[in-house]
Amino acid sequence: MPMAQNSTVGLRHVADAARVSVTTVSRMLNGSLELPTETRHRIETAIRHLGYEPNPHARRLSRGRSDTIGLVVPDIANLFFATLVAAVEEEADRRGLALSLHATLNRPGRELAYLKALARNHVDGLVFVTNHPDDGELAALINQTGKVVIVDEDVPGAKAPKLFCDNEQGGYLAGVHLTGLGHRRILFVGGPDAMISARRRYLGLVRAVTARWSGAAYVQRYVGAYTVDFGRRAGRRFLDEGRPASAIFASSDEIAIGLVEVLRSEGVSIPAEVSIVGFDDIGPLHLFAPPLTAIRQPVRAIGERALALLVDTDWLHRDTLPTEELLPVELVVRNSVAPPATP
Amino acid sequence: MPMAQNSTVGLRHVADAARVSVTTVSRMLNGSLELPTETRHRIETAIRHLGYEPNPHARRLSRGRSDTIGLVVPDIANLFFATLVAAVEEEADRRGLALSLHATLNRPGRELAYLKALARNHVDGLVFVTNHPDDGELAALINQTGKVVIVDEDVPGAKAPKLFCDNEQGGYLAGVHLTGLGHRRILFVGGPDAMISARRRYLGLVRAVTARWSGAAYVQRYVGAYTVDFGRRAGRRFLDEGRPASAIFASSDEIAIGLVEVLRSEGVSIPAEVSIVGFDDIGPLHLFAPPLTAIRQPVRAIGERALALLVDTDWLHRDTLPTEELLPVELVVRNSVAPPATP
DNA sequence: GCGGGATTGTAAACCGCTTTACTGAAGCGT
DNA sequence: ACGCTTCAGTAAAGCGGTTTACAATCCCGC
Repeated sequence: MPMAQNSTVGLRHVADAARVSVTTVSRMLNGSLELPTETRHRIETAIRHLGYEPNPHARRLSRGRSDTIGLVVPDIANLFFATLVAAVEEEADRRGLALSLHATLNRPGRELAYLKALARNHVDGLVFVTNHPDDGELAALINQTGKVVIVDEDVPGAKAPKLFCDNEQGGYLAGVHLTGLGHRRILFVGGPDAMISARRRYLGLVRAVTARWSGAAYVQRYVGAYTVDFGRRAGRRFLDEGRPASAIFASSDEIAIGLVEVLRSEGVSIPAEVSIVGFDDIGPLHLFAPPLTAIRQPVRAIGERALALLVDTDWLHRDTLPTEELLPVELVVRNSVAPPATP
Repeated sequence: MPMAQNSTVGLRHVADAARVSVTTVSRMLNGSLELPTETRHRIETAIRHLGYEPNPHARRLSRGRSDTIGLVVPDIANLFFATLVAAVEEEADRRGLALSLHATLNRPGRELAYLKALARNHVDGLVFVTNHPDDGELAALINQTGKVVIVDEDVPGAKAPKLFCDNEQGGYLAGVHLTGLGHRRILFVGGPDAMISARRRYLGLVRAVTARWSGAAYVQRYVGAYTVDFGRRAGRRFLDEGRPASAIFASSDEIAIGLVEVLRSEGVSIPAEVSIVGFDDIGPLHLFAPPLTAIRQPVRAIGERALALLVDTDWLHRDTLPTEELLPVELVVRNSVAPPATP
């Protein structure tokens, strides 16, 4: 009767069956003991015979760690974060770690709650992705929590390894591309300065524009969130204000989608009347009308690296923590950018 | 000094500080004891003062459950599954449950491994999503595992609650739409008959076509996987075979994307030369060129319902388990369908 | 002023595994 | 034959809670 009753097949039963002590079995399983072939065989047989599976809860309690890492993201139903989650999960799995997933969905206090609940006890480490400015609470909590890697968006003041894409370079590449084609009036649609991604992308853009036109150009800015909805609002505002630019740099795919949606529905031709560059380049942008030119983030690489950072960092010496790592972006040229109608 | 040293603030310390026994604190926390205001206040103060957080591992071991549910999906970096994950996570969070996430990525044996490892001990239940036919192993394992809800794609023979969208109705709606516009030669691009989604969608399509044209019509079928790549291959085959249909029913967004990609790049006009209906309708299909008509799956509803099933099912009476539940689909009309050029 | 039911609280077993400290016995050199 | 080092294996103390089975106290009515 090789089938174990689901209820309780403990180390105990195995030990009895193999006529050794619990300790012996445990140590054999954990590699800290070499048994003579005969004994080990007896134990192995017993295990197979009883269908023994160690109880992870007991093991975790005993070992004081969970072989589980936590992942906090703003929203899973968003291809950018989903891809990030996928990459982290894969890498975690590769290392035999489980993944506890949590979405904050912009519910205020949620991030704090997860940090408290998770970080204190429950998981061996945390990959933390936020998407809005912090008033300092997050940073404080992270600092006294330990084993947190901050990804994609900064939490200023947090003393932890940080991993971003090269936002400034992304802005710069977009700027070079646009100005190279003759654009001088460019609209940046993105997040507020308090967010590192927004600030740096904008700075990169401005650097490129200034380098090309030194002063004789004009970069405007609509500040909001990385959402389709903000993209739509920006699109309408752009139209309402009489199209103050010949090109738009949308700081996320979402924004670009909203923007395109409105512009198309108002009959504005892209790129003939206005050029658009997106950021992220995760979805099937190449099938859009028109296919969207965008800065591509190395999302999978970010996810993988995040886990590596979490696992490989030497957390004992908090002072020597690596602070910030940037992963390269690239410009993917499609058909949403053309020279301006009136240069 | 209200800050607890990260190491060990146990129930013990709280009890000592409040000058009661460990039991009392525990019972108060778990609601099974009404304390006089004075005592309770003392305890609460101690907890706050020490910054006590219960150790989840100990609690889980003690209670014999984890307040965690497992979710196994084929691939997280896919908007369909990502949305499903998001919905499940949200619903789990709402009920105070954590989520342990695992992707199989078509690695064979992975599903089995997760079922074994997770289901036996580690989580309180499992939401299981597969995307390929089963040879019977999965079903067997699920049957002796308990507390598994099967979602989106069937595992034939598994005795568990099952939750799908109304695939047959989806095929039917697509068929009605297409035939209503005059199409008689229709190509179905989807999965093999062994998969319930493919079989039922195809059946629904055929039902609609037969009802309309009774015999004087022609439904062909390309069988493959739900991937962009298969969509591309199907597109090329369609062209190679001299366009054997005036309309294509693509059984997933992915397939539709691959299809559109190839057709567009070969200069085939959609919908003038060939009409396309997709399935799932998760991504920004409305921005495609042309905006894609598709059958929409209620993905979020599926995710939420899956968790509800898992939690609310009475698992003690395995015999009376609900077997199959269907959630309604709807047709979203955009611009990828037109009457055939040569009816 | 006493039996008896609440009310408040406690001691101790237990959850299942890990790990430290220790023992009995065998192997070995001399 | 003796001391010394492995080798093979064990008992028992945690890990940090939950929970059962009791005990002490108090408030009653009679």
